[in-house]
Amino acid sequence: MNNDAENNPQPMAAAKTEVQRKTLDQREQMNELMRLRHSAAHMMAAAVCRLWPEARLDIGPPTEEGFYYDFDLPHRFSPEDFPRIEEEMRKIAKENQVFEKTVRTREEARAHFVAKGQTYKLERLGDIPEGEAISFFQNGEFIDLCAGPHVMRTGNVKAYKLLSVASAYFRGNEKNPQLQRLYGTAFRNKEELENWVKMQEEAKRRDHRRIGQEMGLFAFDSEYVGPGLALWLPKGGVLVEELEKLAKEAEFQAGYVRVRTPHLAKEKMYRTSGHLPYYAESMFPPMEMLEEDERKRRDVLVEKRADLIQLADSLEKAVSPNPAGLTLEQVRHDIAKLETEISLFGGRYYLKAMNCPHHHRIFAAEPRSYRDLPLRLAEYGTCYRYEQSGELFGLMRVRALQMNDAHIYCTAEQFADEFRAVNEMYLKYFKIFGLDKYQMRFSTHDPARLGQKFVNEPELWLKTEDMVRRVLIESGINFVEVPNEAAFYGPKIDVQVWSAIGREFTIATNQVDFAVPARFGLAYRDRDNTDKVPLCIHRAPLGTHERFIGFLIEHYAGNFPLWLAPEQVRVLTLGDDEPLVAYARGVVEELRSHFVRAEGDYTTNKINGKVQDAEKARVHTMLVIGGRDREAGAVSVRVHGKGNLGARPRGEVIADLVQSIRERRSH
RNA sequence: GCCAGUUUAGCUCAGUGGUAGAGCACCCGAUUUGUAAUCGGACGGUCGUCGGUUCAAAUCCGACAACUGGCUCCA
Repeated sequence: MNNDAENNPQPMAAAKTEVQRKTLDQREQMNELMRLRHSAAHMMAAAVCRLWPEARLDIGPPTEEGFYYDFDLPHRFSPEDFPRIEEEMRKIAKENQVFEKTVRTREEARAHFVAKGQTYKLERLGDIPEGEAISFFQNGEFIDLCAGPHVMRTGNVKAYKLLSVASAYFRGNEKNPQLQRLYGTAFRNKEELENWVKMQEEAKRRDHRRIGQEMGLFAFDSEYVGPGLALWLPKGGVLVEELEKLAKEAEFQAGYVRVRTPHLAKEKMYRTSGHLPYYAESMFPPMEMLEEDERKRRDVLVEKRADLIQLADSLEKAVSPNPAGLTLEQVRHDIAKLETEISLFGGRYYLKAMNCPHHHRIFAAEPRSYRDLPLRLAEYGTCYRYEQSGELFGLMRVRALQMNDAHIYCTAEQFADEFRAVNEMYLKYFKIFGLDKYQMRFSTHDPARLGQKFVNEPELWLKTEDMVRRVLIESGINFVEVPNEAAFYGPKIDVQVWSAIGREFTIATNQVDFAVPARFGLAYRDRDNTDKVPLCIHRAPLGTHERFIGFLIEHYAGNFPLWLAPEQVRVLTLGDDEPLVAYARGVVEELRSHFVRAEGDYTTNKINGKVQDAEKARVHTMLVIGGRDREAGAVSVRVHGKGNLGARPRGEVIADLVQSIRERRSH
């Protein structure tokens, strides 16, 4: 698994503009709520301009959740400003201003913004293609470049609320200045707004960080272990183990073989794979094993290489005269020679950020025949990625992660079948977890630059993408195609899911790689007695333990199905009479003999209290045992969230529990 | 990494310059109970860390760290 970390701002910027234009087109069909929110954004901007006339404005669109507006001003917004701004908005609503549309010429618009010193607006003006109408909307004294549409009057905006202040780079580019973004939301009426606020609170209760804390699933110890390095507590460890068990069974049945690889590798590994130039920033810094003098000698070579790479760059662009009279080929040759010399030093190890290179070396460890293919190497590999501090987010973005990884080495003929089987595995998992809302993002090459930005195999790109597309359609999979977001070595499929609280996740990735195996010199001997390079499919249907479990926690709100529940059964006695406790212990032991995670609560506490404890701990099944049950050889079943289901024979209940676990039933 | 906010007991939170608090959890004792809180007691904090201002700092100022909301990036 891997990422395309290509550092090329140009196509990115173009892509962004594309997205923004799309939203402009969509404004034509903007529904009532969006119009309302868009108008609320204008009112908020108007309010801000009344309070801070020096504010420079960027844009303020509606969003799924509400709206925002970006400002540049010396005053730093804080939540303490919200009441003042809302008060001003209230006045604007009371004034019941009309939203009035006017069309201006480009020159008029430019003059308007120059006069007002609205530099961001001037840039936005430049985005509007020649020939397209330049429209303004005015309410009261506030006038804004805007395609609309709006509600009729400010008085129509009745229920709104400022939510947060954040920052955002102008045009989303980190090289641009940072603006202050005010987020708010608006609804048709107060009741809908209140409902939304309540739903936000519910979402907070489902947050995996909160439930993880409550249930004792995982912890972070930033002081001693480090930020972004999760500790799995015993109950969270159960989830990890259960997922691995599921993956191992599914992969065994699908013909995978399991391998194990170390957590680090020499620099040469990531130079060869091609990751280092793209990816070094998100890897932990290397461990130096060289002696001082060796290191110095190597650093000299490294410096020389850096100079040569720069020279090659300028030769390529032909921007500077060539002082030494060297050709590009000569320089490249020298770089390659230096690479070899540098790698001979060894002594520099990286924690692995991906498992593929290790698996490639396993492929290379033995001679391979076409009869060995497809070879499916699977491993729950642990990877380390030095994510920027601001990117860390609970279990969803961490620095140490365990991936449901596998690499399938196959021939071009086998590709479609293999790829189809991978998809089937995804669907199988979705069914087990009751995931009906998912979407696959099929990322393909940049149509304008086939074979330039990416690995230069135009025919292979088109052929593979076509195969992938065909299989996706045949399998009836819900997907969208996104050009220009492929990995550098092949097309990729990201699986997106939505948690119950509406948070979107890229939960898994699936990539086709027809480049890296060649870089490692991987080959198999074909029927015709020639060596051929295999294709490689990277796949990780269960993503990483961290993110997948983070998702599952929110998906189930911590109420896991029986097979996953950290504590599956708790036996509660009515009192601590000796014969009663002995019977209850017998039930726990019998359950454990079937590998059911069962605990007993034999204290003298009231049954209400014990039930409450178990419910709060989200124990899946509670078995209440009193004198009546013991005499009848029964247990009273209570299921978390479902209440008391009544007494049933002990053996029957245990058999049902075991069966539900074995089948991984989804409730 | 950038902008802003937050950091007080295991958890949730009060405490705006003058002797650190509550509820829950943990621990101890009593309670012998039929499906979401039985009663009582004890324990627990260098107020994120370091520095500064002050007679006096949880409280004001600064640096750093972590976390949160965003931006950028992403499994």
